[in-house]
Amino acid sequence: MTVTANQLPSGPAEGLTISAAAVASGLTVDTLRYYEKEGLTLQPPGRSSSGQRRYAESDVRWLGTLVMLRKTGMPIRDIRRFVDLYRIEGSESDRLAILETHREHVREQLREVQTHLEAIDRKIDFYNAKVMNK
Amino acid sequence: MTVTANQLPSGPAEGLTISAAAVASGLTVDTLRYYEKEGLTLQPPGRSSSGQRRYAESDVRWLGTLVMLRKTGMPIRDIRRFVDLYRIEGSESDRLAILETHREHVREQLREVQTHLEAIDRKIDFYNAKVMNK
DNA sequence: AGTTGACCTGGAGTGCACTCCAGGGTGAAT
DNA sequence: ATTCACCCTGGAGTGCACTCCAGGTCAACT
Repeated sequence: MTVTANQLPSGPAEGLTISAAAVASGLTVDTLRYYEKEGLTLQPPGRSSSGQRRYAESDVRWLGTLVMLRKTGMPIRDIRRFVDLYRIEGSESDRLAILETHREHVREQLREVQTHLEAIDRKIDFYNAKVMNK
Repeated sequence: MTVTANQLPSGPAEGLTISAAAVASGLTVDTLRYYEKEGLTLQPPGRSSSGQRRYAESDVRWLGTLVMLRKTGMPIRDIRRFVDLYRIEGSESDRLAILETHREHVREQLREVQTHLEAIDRKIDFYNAKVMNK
């Protein structure tokens, strides 16, 4: 998998190819196209003169945010709603509200996983004791 | 949804009905039956004289463990493997190994979510600043 | 001129974890 | 005797998030 820089003469067609963007974001090319289809891009990436996607730095940064939101369990549907707000002037406080709600979910999630982790620890201790006096 | 105690005369048919077990575990009756079908029970719950499931205290305790494993992201397939080991004499160290591997996954997950949470905090700060000087 | 490799599209397929449904049984209450 | 709430089974259906595929374009290399 060779990731060579795009060096077409076309001016506005700079940026990473889809496969390079995939490597940069930790997603697959299929997922990248899927997210775009689903409207999760702030704006679709530019295209080279031959119609290939070219990801600008800002696109890649947004992909990072996307990955972060997904990994913390935000459904695609909700991300789309968030993205849609970007197209609305003065929607900052709405976006803020979505983020704050999500933050609460993540915090709750964190607390729960911490509790579960302790339960796992206890179970492991139990097995350690059991295995030891064999 | 009335949850009345079972008072059939049959001796070994004590325990919670499936709906009571659902309430106790936080799962649905469908999920309870599904888990049983999938072989996630240490042993299937007893049955009343008319063939209805009766969950003993130990069954309900195991359901708690099941919920904990699922909520920390252990796939059903892996839980089944773990449960299968319960039927094998002297498999304690194998079960221990599975739990320790899972614990590492959960810890990793926790670290990642903590990192993401900080990213969310930063984004929120950014919006707060933006919304404030409007 | 032909081959190669990366890219394109629309749409079908997959895996997972449930969730729902039809058709039927049982025991208590009216 | 019928109504009701709850239970049963096997199997179909759902929602989500990808993932894969066929058939095609394009630019670069041999």
